[in-house]
Amino acid sequence: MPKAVDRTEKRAEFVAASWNVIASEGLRAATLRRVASEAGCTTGSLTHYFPDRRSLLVNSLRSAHFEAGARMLKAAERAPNEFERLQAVLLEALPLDAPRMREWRVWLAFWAEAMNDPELANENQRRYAEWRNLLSDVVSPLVADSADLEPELDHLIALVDGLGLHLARDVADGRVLDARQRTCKDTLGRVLLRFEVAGSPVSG
Amino acid sequence: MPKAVDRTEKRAEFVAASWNVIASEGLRAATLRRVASEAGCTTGSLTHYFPDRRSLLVNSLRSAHFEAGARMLKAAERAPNEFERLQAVLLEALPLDAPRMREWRVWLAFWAEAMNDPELANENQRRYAEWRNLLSDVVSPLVADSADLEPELDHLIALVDGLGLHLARDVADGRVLDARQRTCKDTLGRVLLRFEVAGSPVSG
DNA sequence: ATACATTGATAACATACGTTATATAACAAC
DNA sequence: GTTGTTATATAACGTATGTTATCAATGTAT
Repeated sequence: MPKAVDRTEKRAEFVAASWNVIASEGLRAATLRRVASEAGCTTGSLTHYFPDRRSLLVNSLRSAHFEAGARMLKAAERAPNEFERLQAVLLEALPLDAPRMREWRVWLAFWAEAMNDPELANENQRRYAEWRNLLSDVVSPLVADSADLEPELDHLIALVDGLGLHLARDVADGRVLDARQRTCKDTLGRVLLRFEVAGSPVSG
Repeated sequence: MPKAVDRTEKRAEFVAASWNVIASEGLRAATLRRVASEAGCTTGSLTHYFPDRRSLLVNSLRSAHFEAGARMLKAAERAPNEFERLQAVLLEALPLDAPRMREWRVWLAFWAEAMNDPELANENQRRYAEWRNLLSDVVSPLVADSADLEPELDHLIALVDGLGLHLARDVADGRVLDARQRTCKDTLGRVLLRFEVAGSPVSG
């Protein structure tokens, strides 16, 4: 009897629209009217798929996490050996092209909001745990002393977040600076040197 | 003829009030009415010292930067030798007590906003340059090859930002977890090991 | 003591928001 | 073709915001 519409896909369209708005104009600009207009609809349609604004935004963050997770896994699978796998995963985590930059801008916007929103904070912590687990699997074969694993993870995660933060935050005009990108890769490369000789890692 | 009021101090009071609101409730909660109420006044008074909301917020961010800078300098002066100076400065940069946590929460809120606000982005870049200069002075005596200085700075800055980000973002209830703090210090300590033997630093 | 500029409170204003309600259009089922 | 349910658009409502205007209080300078 009803009109045939794939609700899941329709929701995904609105989520994608909210990404675009958040990444390019910020979270506070992601109003129902603005997101609906970005999706080519009106608020009347949008509110039929999301009960309220919070629901849309939480789904948006979750979806961004899911997309990034899938990318990480793919990057890990492609690598020919353990060291290059670590390198590939960490490089994949950084905002080194437009889609990943968009992701980081969305995350950064949500992190600020999560400081005063337990639901968003929870969503972030879940994603963080998954990311740490994935990284643990990749780093684990490269450290001889298992006692070094957790500290190495803390180090690498903080490093990636710091580097990504700078790349994402310090481009007001939306363009990524090549020099910045190269510096990021170099920094990462220097830290990864101690993993290069697999089986005899140096911790420190 | 007019009433005698120290305009500079009055402005500072409003700025301090805005810190409190931003740190505890977020930037979007920092409305003129809320900030004025936090300062024990009304918007009528507030608007006599700041022409508009933007002006208040930019001053607030700038003031937070200034306060942090002063703290860094003091921490650097206290240290007895070069290695401990680096250690002290980096530790001082992290949100390891309530006042510094408040600063980080304010910064994180502004970073998200700066992505779409050139004026705030500029303010951040200026602060970043100063922070890098200060750190450069502290790290410089500890690296033998001057070619290693800039990469080490990139590494340390990213590390501090990543660690601070986690501490500031992942405390929804406002309390700092001791375990998290210890992990942070440990991570920093491990990285600083290579600077400990001054004069024979290892880069990588 | 009086004048008067500044402080600060109150309130109005236009705007934009999330939300909710209502009306129209579309389309599958019978 | 008629019916009935869903999708979507339009619009109204209440609220909160930044801004601006107005008015009373304050206290120094004359």
